[in-house]
Amino acid sequence: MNTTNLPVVTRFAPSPTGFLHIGGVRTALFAYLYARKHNGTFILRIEDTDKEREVEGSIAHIQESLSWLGITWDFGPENPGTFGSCIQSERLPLYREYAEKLIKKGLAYPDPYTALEVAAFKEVAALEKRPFLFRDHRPETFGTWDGSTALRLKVPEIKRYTWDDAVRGELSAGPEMLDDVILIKSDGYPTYNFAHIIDDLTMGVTHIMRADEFISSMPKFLSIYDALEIPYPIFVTLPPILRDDRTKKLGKRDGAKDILDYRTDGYLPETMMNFLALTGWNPGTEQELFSKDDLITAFDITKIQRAGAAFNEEKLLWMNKEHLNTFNTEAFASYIAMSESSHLKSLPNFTVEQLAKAAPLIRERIHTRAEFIELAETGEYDFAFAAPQYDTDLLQWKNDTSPKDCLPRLKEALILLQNADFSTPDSIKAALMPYAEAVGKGELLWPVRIALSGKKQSPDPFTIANIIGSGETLKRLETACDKLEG
RNA sequence: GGCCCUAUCGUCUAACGGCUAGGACACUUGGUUCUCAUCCAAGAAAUCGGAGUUCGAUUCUCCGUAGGGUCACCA
Repeated sequence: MNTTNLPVVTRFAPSPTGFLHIGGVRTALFAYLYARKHNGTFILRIEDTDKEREVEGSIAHIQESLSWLGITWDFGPENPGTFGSCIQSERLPLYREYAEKLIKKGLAYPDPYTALEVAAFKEVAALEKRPFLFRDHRPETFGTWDGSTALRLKVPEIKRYTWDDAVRGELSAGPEMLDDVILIKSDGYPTYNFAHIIDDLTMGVTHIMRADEFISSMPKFLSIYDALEIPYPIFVTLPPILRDDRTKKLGKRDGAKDILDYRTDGYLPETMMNFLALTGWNPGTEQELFSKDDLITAFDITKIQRAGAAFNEEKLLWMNKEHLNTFNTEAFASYIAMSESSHLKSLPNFTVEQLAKAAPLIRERIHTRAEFIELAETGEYDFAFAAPQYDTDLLQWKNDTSPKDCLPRLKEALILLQNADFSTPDSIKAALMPYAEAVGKGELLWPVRIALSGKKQSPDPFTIANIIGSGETLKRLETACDKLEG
């Protein structure tokens, strides 16, 4: 049996044990893209069968993360449709129903041992340096299961399993990976091994996307499919995401960040979706910048990579700038305005309007909002909002001149700008350039720029003048003249 | 340790068994520019090692090496 011709159904099935990191989001994204590409269905299912590890508020946090990225689901915790529920803890009778089927077939049995006894078996196995397999201790006759003990699978056939993976091709694993796994725990909750298979079956899931850490568990899963006599879905193994130094798989313990931390740092959801799509997949063309629609169109399972991908933060920065470049001035200004103003000591009372004017000089200098905050705190943008403080020595363009030499230049600039058109940087440039060319560009432009910015290194004077306006520009030039004369 | 997966510039990657191994990030140099940033152009930079199959191997096979994963009443 195969599921190739059925309408595509994919799912993302996180456990609510905390935040979502990039690995989890990437898995969600691939499942989402594939479903959308084929006009299929994408389900968000919560796998909360381990009450010990559950973290309060995780479900809402996960949903917020996906929503931020623009990943939408057709069925989920609050809209389960005909599934009844997309939360596993609310589907317990279903798992029990399938468990009963297996018991009837003689393919499931209650675990007759105490935890202590099993621990002892393991110890002996370790001492004898052989792998522990529960099936070596399988009782000869099965008792009746009253639900107070764990229910185990009786592996239908001990054999080497070979299966097809849409990314990796033919995979196989030996019988040493097969065991009488627990289906239902003694607390009444199913294990992941069992629950996900029942859910995928009853939800009609056609493609299972998951990271390659599950490859070694495949024989266990397949033996359950076989015991239930149900068809396999299509397995799509995603490559691991490695740490920046490539030494280890990226996990929560190794500094993998909450995806929402990237939002705080000023990464755009478009950037994250674009970048995550490219970690472990590429279209085989030279295109690197994608919108969501581009991705849905281009996404293709056969182009998913096999090798692990390191998460390259430098390239992520570059990509964020690229996406930021598609913003118009207003959009960029409100993006910047989302900075917490308490962090911006040097920019008191800035408004979106002011930021919108300053946007041209801000946007070319930053990759993220976090960088804006950093630069703003060091005073990088002060001149855009208030008259600068500076030493008059700074006004001199060359070492062999005196600061006072530039006084006539500033006075002339003052006259030229008196009635100049301040509507664009270019119109201001037009007013100054003929004179600048005549006396030497640096001779005029350097002191004018210093008068406006107070900084050795800054954006050009025309842009600054345009941002601060005619009145403020003339005022700063007068101040510079006063300083030199005084 | 057993089993499994993976291996191309520093990094992310492309290349039905067939051009000079392509692109991007980062880097270096040059250009534009009064300065910085931006922008533009150029440059340097890779097939893990060894066998085999083949007219021909980055690509297929085997061995080795390295990295990763997994061996739960976690998912």
